[in-house]
Amino acid sequence: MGTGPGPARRPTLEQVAKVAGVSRATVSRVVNGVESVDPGIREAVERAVADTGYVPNRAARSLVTGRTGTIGLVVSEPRAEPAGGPPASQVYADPFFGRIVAGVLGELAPRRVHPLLIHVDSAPARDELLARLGQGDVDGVALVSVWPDDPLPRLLAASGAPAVMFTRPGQPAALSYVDVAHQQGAELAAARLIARDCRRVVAVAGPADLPAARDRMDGFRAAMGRSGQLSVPSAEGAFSLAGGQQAMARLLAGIPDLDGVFAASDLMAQGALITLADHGHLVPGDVAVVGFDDSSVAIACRPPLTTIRQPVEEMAAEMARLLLARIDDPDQPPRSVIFEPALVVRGSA
Amino acid sequence: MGTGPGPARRPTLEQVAKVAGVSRATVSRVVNGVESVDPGIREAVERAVADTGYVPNRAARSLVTGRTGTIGLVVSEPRAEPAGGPPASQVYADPFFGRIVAGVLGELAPRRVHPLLIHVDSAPARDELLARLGQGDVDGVALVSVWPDDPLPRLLAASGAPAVMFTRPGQPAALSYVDVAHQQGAELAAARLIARDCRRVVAVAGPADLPAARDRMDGFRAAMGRSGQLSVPSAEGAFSLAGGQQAMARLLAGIPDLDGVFAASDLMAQGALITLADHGHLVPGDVAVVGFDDSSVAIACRPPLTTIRQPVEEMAAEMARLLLARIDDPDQPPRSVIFEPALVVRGSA
DNA sequence: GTGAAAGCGCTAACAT
DNA sequence: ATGTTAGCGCTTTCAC
Repeated sequence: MGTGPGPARRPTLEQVAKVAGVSRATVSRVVNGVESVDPGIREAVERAVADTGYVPNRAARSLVTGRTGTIGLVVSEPRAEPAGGPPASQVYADPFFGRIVAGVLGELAPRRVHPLLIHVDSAPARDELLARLGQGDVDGVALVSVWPDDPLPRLLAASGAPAVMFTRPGQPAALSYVDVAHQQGAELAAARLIARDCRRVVAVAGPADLPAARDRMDGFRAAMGRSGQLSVPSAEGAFSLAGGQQAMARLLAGIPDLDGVFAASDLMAQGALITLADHGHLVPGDVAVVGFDDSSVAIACRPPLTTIRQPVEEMAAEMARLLLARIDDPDQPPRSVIFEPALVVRGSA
Repeated sequence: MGTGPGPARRPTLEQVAKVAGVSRATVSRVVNGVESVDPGIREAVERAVADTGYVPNRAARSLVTGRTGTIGLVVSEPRAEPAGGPPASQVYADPFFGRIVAGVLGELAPRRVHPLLIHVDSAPARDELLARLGQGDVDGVALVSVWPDDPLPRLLAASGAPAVMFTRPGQPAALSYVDVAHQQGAELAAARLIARDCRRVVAVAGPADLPAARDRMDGFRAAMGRSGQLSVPSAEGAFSLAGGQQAMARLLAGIPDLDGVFAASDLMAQGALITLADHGHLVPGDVAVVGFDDSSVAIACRPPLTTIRQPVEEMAAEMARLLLARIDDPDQPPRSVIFEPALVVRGSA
């Protein structure tokens, strides 16, 4: 058939109304599923819609409703290079990001709302986001921040616009968020190491300024303390393979006969595994290793990583639900949902 | 200060005009950077804009301009579970996805256009996308398809709307796309293996229905043939760790003394490495392994993976540029940009 | 160079 | 239950 020649502008409500022999308002009602429409008329309109291939214009609709059916999925991080550089960051390469996207999408897609990907790495970008939000360009914001001192959570809270976070904000802010019980997860890791009779346990810690990293260490230390190992030597590193490698190397230098390792992330655990192997230590024979996350790298490790599972997809889905609820009723108070971690036993401990 | 009490509706052009003592049209001109405005007036308007905190309403603007400043970043894949299930797929977990996002974002952000994430896994979802596109809800589409028989490329091409793809479409379609020279990359891999004096080389192939996988195999076979090894035993698997493991196991069963492996992706190479280690083969001593992609897993492998680098971020950036160009001038003919792969030597070969 | 006025396509009172 | 009407906030001729 084809769309016919020329510019072929899309049919409007007006045209459909003409074809169906009714008013614009009636077509609008049918399209929006308003009940009080005569079945006969409704059918006629539906036919006209089908015949004309009518599709509502979102811009026009949101101009009047003030809703867009779009939320902002915001990734906030401090700008790496002081000079504005084009390629975006490391964050997107982290398997975490994909899992969050998948979880959010799963919840959003059925409701026909789509996330607008927004990268914020500077004050102007922050202002633009706030502007878009204030002006109704997106209905709300789901924030993933990898920056402990990020001012964005508070700014969002202050703006009063619907906003939720993945992970507790670095600085307290009146925002809903989802998170995992980090301490509890760390306790599971400690219990596993203890059950394996490890006596000289160390920790490969994440950046101390990240709440998640701190919580994991606190929980781990507390649990080890309760079991008799009052001091847990630790080395800090970035949440990355290299970070894990280096921290592990430092630990090994000080305590050559260590026999248990808790790493604050799977990526770090993978790095630790590599360093251990390089130094001739057998895992789990000589030393047991427990990670955190249960990310995709866990099964790629040799041996496969025993780790603490974080239900990222479910958490992201819940974050989406919290946001949607907040959009429907903006006066709802902030709410946080904390998920339970679980021990996943594989080969490394 | 605060925004004041109550609903606090955003200021409109009208209000700014009143404050500046000019007409809406003039404010509009200033806001849109039209040259022909008296410097004095312009300054007054700019002050008024700043004072009122005016931000243009996108919906209103795009209602009249027909532009949204938004593109669709579409991930298309066949629905995994026949029954509509909530959580989205595997695709997002692949490091590839994040790299594409980073590349696209890097190009788009400076131009203040943001990608709307759209997941398409069914005919209705496809229809909705086409509808949104036709009606101008997004200015164009960047498509990442992981489905050889995907009808979407052709539908997009037929719709006439601006659309570009990452990777050549599975079935020919009049669409711009970016890709890497798969065959050339495979030749690089072959050359490396040959240079290392491998005599019994095998291939861990990706799904034969994917053009990329096929191209890589074709290129590899051709290059090996030119060097004297006329037949290259191969085993097919999914583009995943498990796929690589299994394919490698099958190969090893048939040819226990193989001494060179070309894997069609880094993830598969990682799997192959695991299987080789399990069978007691030393890499690169007993057998040399070359991967493809240079993804983040390459450096996590033991030994680190020698691989063929695919400049994914740059490719994604170019895809974004192609799309933007096409949006600016819809009559441009489709164009493809093929990137050069490069050999990255690490420990595995 | 600037303003007046006409819509873009839609929804939501209000009237009928 | 349906139609009429008045905008939502903006850009864009068209006069001046």
